Amino acid sequence: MDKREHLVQVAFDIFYREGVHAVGINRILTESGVAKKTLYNHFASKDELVAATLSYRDQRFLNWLGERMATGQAGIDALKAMFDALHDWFNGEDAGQPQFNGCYFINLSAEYGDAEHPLHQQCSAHKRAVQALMRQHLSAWVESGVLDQLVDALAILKEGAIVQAHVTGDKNAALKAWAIAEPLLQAHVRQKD
Amino acid sequence: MDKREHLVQVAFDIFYREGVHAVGINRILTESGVAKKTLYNHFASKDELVAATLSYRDQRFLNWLGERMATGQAGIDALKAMFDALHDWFNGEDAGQPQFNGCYFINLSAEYGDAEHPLHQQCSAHKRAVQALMRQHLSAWVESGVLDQLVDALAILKEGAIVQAHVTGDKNAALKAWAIAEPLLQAHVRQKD
DNA sequence: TACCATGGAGACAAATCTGTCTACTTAAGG
DNA sequence: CCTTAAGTAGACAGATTTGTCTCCATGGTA
Repeated sequence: MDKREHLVQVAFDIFYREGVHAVGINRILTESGVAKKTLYNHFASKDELVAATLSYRDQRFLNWLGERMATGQAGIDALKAMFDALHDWFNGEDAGQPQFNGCYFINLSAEYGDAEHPLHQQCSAHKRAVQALMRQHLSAWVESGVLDQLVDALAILKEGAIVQAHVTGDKNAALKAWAIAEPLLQAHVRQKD
Repeated sequence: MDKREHLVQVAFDIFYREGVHAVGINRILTESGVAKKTLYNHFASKDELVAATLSYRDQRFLNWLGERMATGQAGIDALKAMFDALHDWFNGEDAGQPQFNGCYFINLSAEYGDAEHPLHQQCSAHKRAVQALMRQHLSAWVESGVLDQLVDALAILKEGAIVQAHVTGDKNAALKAWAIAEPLLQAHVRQKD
């Protein structure tokens, strides 16, 4: 078994549920059954472990979302699939996602508020990657002149839904966001050549 | 001078910039020049001080937003004024707001993720209050059947804009959000009797 | 068999955390 | 003038923080 991978998984679970600053290294060690020596053998500091959990989550989330968007759907349907996926995540109906506790990257941006901080920038990079995924699914189906606008709009709606679901507990936020997004997209569907 | 008030102001400034768990009580004491005894004379614990900063920010933010929405505007224009206010906040162009570092309530919800936690619920209550303010400005101007939908939509757009501005640094997010919100509102303006 | 890398368990250092408590000062009001 | 309340300054306790280091066990490989 890969100790490093195990450590990252356990650390992510705990950091995601309870926050980074609220949890000490020792919690992760006892909960993972790994020795402190081993942790500091793989990571130079707690921050490096946190960075690893961000990479781990980044990869897993993009894979998950990519798959949910790709299942037989094309174009605008893929975007609907994205909001459906968010809905399932909020409501604990997708086994591929942990108990919903907001977005890990938004949460970490809150704890590392300084935009210059490496961890904050890692969060920013993740959001850009998700936007790239949306753009990729949209680019062939909408007029290219409005592509950037639509991706920005979808990003705002997606982040807003996540925050609403987490802070106010509105578990239908993803559906509400899609209700706004859909007509926006429909209005700019490219005429099929 | 009111020691309690001063303490809350300084604590809010620091907690907002750096996060709650990342800052110790002693930082607030030295930076405010107040004795530890005095702090614990006013507040039973750090959590109570945090709760006070939430109340303080809740009041200040609602006052600020309410004023920006009320200046001569009516109906839908008041909502445009809201997004303009957010834009100024993001870009440091409103002296009534601190250096933008995201939404204090979203940030605290990230640090206190458990929905049952009193501080989390205080954040949730703030968001409901802001929605009530939006509803109040809208209720006379749109068809009553779609009022709830519109308020939900505006809330999602507002939170989405804040998160985008903070995490990815897109300081124009408020304008983009308004570009989505405006046609939604226009479509449901009540016929003037 | 001998060697060496890896990890387990945890003591330890040095700093920092929250919260309590003592001793002293200051100011207001009867 | 005397009493009382409130604040200052900071020592202190006890827990917890990150990170280092030691000692020992285990397991694969030359």
